[in-house]
This record gives sequence, structure tokens and C-alpha cells, in this order.
Amino acid sequence: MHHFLSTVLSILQPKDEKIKKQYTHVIYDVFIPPKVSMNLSLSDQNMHSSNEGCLEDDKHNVMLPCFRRNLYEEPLASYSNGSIISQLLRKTIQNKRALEESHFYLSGSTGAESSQEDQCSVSSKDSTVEASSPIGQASTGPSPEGDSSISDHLQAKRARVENIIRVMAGSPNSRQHGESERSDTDLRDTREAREAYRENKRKQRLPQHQEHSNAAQSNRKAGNSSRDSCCTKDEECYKLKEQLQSMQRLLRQLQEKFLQVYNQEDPDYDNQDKTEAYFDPDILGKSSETRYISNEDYFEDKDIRIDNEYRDQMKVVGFPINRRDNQNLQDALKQELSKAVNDCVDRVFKKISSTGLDRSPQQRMCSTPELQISRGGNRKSQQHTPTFDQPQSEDPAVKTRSSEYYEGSENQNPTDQTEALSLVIRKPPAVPLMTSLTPTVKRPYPVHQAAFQLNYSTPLHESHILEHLLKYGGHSNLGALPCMPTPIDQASPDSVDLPWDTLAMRSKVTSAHLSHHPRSSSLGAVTVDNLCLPHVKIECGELQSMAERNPYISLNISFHLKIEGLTPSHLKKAKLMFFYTRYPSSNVLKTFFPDVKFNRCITSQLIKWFSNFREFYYIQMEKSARQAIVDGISDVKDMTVSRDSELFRALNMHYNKANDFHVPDRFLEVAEITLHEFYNAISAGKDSDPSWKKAIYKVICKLDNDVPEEFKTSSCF
DNA sequence: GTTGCACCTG
DNA sequence: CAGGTGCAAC
Repeated sequence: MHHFLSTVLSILQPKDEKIKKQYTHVIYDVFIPPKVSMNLSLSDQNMHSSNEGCLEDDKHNVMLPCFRRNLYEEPLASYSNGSIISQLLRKTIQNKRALEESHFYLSGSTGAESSQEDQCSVSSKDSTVEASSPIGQASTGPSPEGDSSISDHLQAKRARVENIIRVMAGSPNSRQHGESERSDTDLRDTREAREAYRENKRKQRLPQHQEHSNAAQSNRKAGNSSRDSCCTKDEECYKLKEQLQSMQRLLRQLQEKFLQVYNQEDPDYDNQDKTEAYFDPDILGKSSETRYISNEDYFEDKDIRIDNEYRDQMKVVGFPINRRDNQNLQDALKQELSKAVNDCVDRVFKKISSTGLDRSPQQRMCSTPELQISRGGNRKSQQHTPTFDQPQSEDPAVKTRSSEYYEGSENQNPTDQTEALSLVIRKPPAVPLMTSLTPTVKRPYPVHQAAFQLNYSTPLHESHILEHLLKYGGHSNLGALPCMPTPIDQASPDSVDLPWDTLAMRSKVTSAHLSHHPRSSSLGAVTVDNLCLPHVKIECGELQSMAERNPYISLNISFHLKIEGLTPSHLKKAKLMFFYTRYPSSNVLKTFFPDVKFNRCITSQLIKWFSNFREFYYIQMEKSARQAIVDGISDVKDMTVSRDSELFRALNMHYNKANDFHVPDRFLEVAEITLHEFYNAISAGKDSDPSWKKAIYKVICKLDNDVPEEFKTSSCF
């Protein structure tokens, strides 16, 4: 254990002496098993009780004085000294030892809590907290004879303390919970204390994944350049220090909760000097003043004095709490604290040891100019056309998902490094798929992405994309897909006759909506094989629901639908085809949409399109026919459909909005026939029959004409 | 059971 | 324009 900790400490740079000292103190005091820690406490206290204390442990004895000085020099508001942990646990250890050996080992920091000490010496609120700690309240502790009479009472106390511990460990907002329990005396707490609380709150509310990502980023930096280890380690140390500090604040909070419980349970406590010393603003103010005049000599002297005072006091009053309850409380505290501490330390060491091992997916994704090709026929995706120069989407929903992902994946037990690593390693396949779509986006690629492309994207391109190339040739959407990777781009250069909707495709691709944050695309560790190949043979509904659950799948679905799916250009083409055929067969559709890989979903969608076209068409016809009847037109032959008529304008506006297509005369004839059919049916009162339109449909469906051959080659437009 | 269609709704 | 539903034909 010592070797382990020494190794860790040796990693720290000399320039981080302050951090190193804190580390040393905290790590040795907190993370070493009780037996060992007790020994260390011995040396520690020896050192504290006398500046010339024996040097059993060089590192310890060298570190601790400096550290203690740092502690005292720290601003009170920061409460970021490592002594909190050590004090708390050391006291527990001491109590245990006192139980077993019936004598005390008093550390200097503990001695600083003497209620008898001069008030100027209250340089740290933590110390006063300690002073009023029930464990330290020897003078008011129950006598051994009272054990049985108050055991229930103390058990209730213990239950409350454990509950508080649980709440604090589990809820970042536990502070609020605690506030409701605060007594009025707490309201007299100093502003400094409140500030510290707020800081705790902020720290605790920091999303865990954020901390992870921060640390991961520093890891990544170290991984990218091991020669920057100095700077990286500085960052590491800084972050680790922050983590330790936040942990210490948490512990301090715990102490205060602990104290509050006992104060509430024992009002007598509140009347005692120690409690008053803790809550009395005057005293706290004095402590603040003292803080500013503190200096090394002063505190070294004070340490000795306080130590002696506290020891004397403790000797007089004896051990404060009955042993059984103390033991239970001690165990509960140790368990909860060590759990939290271990958690933090595991992360710390994991970050140190895994430096450069791997990049987190987040980093890769952040640097990935992701393309999200939208599903065909979705006009909404066309409406927002962000460029790649724009910042990444700030969609809160996406952020949430990304957060969930990171919380879900990295909230796991930090000690389970194997799983975490495997998760990371499994992720690279997620990147090349997206990067493979982006080459036409003239954006420099990070080196690692190029490597990933070589490893993962090639199979996809060769087997899947070339298949489409061979099948649809130059007219394939894919063949002209401007976002294809380099080999494909070379195979289908821009000089090739671009297909019907190449322009639309291009605009769609280059404007590929970034509604999915890159990070969210790494959601789920699904392998490429599961997603890319074979072709998607799933129902559209399933695909969509899958896409909703997993943006990565969504990306791939989009990718495939881009190949197999329908685009706004296809929609436009279908509308123009409606001028020739109102009831196109599936074969006609397949013939005139050669660049679409048909499946059930696509066919249904195309049929649905024409169904919608017909719906609008018949509605317009019925409306015009009824209007003619209202207008008093008695002869069907008086009803004509010309390019100037209102009916035609409405239809043209619907199917040929841009008015860049010359509507065939035959369509005018068919429209006129349809109008007459409606007129006759309505005039004959057939519209009372629920299925009166069926006869009309039967007539109109026979008026379909062949679609011009030019529609087969999309490049005709 | 699947497919195509009309109808309704949002 | 898409989703859902019901119907009819196969």
C-alpha cells in the first residue's frame, strides 16, 4: 500500500508541491487501512505534539508540517484542506483504539479543536466543527451506567446519521434536504459558511460525465502527446486536486450534518461552549481575523498548546459515547466514507494510469464533421440547412441523450476498468461510418480518423456502395453522392452525368442536418456488422423507432435510406408524373425511379404519394363541380379546363409549384373529363351514395397515359 | 396475410 | 404530406 501510494505521489510533479502535500496527507490518512493508519497517526501526532517529533516515516513527517501550514494558510471559505478527511477518520480510529486500548492518541489537528483553546486559535471552522462533534464531546457523553437507558435514543440518532450519509452520498441536492433540518441556530451561520455550502452545491451538481470528460480530455491530451506529460500532469493534478477538494467538502458537510443531528437531539449541547463556539458569529469572526494574521510560527506553537489542552481535557472526561453505539456509528461512517473515497481514488488513479490509453468517444466525435443524411421526402430537414461552419447543434434533447449516455456508461463502477475500456475500444466503428460520408466536406481530418477510416470504412464502401454503383451506375444517387469517400468519389467524379436529383442530393448532403449531436451518435456500442450489413430489411416503423432510440442507428438508417429512399427530388418527380398517370402501377414506379432501391417501405411511400395527389385532385374537382352547379351552369359542355382556369392554377400550384414544367394538354383533358364526371354525378344526386365517387375513380383510372421516357433518366431535368 | 385504396386526421 | 384505419381483392 505504501509502495502504491508512493508511486502515485511520485507521479506528481515537484512543482505541484502543494497538491502533492495535500495528496500525501489525504491519501495516507484516509486510504490506508485503519491499522496502518493508526500507526501513521502515531507518527503524525508525535510530529504534531512536537516539532522535533520522531521521524518514523520520512515522507509523512516531511510532508505533514508543510501541509498543515498550507491548511492554515488556506482561506477559510475554501474549506479545501485535507485535514477534514483525516480528522474525521482519524478520530474514528482513535475512538476505536480508545475502546480497545483505553488510552488516547491525539493528533495535532484534533487537538486544535479543544473548546478550552483561546478563541483566536479557531482558525478553521472545521476545527470548531470537530470540537462540537459528539464523539469528541467527552464531557457530555453518557456515562457507562446510562447505556441501557439511552440505547434506543442513540440508535435513533445513529439511524438518522446513517440516513443523512446515504442521502448525501446519493443525492447531489442533498444540501436542500439538509437545510430543512437545520435548526435556527444554523441561521446564524456565517456568510463564509454559506458560501462554502454554495460551492459545495455547485460542485456536487456538476454532472458526473462532465467531470469524466474533463479528465478524459486531459487524458487524451496526454495520449496524443506523451511529451506533454508535464503539462498534462499539471492538469491532471489540478483536476485531481479539485476532485479531492470537492470530496473533502462533502465530508465536511457530512460532519456538519452529523453535528446537527446531535445538536438537535441534545439541546443541552447547544448551550455548551463548544457548540456555541461553532455557531457563534463573534467567535467565527475572531477566527477569521485570526486567519489573516496567521503565520507559521504561530501555528506551530499553537499546535503544541492545543494538543496539550485537548489531551488533558480528554483525559479528564473519558470517552464520550457508549462503546456499542460508537462502534456502530463508526462502522457506518467508515463504510460510507470509504466507499465514496475509494470511488474517487479509483477514478483518480485510473485517469493517471490510463493516460494515453485511449481517447474517449466524445473527443473523436467532437472532431468529427458528422453528416446526418436525412430521410428522403422529409421537407423539414430541408428547411434548416446548417452549414458545416456552424457550431454543432445545441439541441437540448440531444444533449440530454448524450448526457444520459455518458452517465450511463461511465457511471459504472470505476473499478471495472475492463468494461469501460472495452466499451471505448468498441466504439471506433461508429466513427468511420460517419466520417465516410464526409469527404466532400472540405474539412481537415484528425489523423486518428483517417486511421479509423482505413480500418473500418473500406469494407462498407466496397461491398455496399459499389453494389449500388454497379446496380444503378451513374444515375444512382449513391454514385453521385458527393459525400462518398475518396475511392468512390474517384469512381464517380462530378464529370459523370449527374442523376435527376443530384443537385438536391448534394444540397441535402452538404446541408445534412446536424440535429444529432456528434456525441450522441456514439450512443450504443453496436457493431458495424449489425448496423451496416446486410441491407436494412426491417419495417419502416421499426427502423424509425430504432432510430429514435439510437441515433447511431438513425444515422445508418439515414445512410441507407439515402441510397434506397426517397428524396424531395423524387417527390417533385412524382408530382410531375401525376400529370400523366394518376394510378401508376408498382412497375411504372420502379421503372421511373431507377435510382431508388425499392422495398416495401419505399413502394408504399410512393403509392401513398400518388394517393395523396389523387386526394387533392379529386377534392379540387368536386369543389369546382359544385361551384359550377352553384354558379348555375346547366350544360356540362360549358365547363372547360384551360390553363387560365382557376382549377388548373390550383392543380398546377400543387403539382408544379415552381411552374418550371409544361403541363401536358392531355392532363387538361383528363381534368375536364373528371370535372364533368363530378358534375354529372352531383347533378344526378349520386353524391348521396357514400361510394358515389367510386364510379368516377373507375373512369379516371383508365385515363392514365404513359409517362415520357425522359422521366426514366433523372438527368433529364 | 398482403396489398392497394379511400378516407380521416393532424 | 404522413399516419392510422377500414375495406376489398388477391
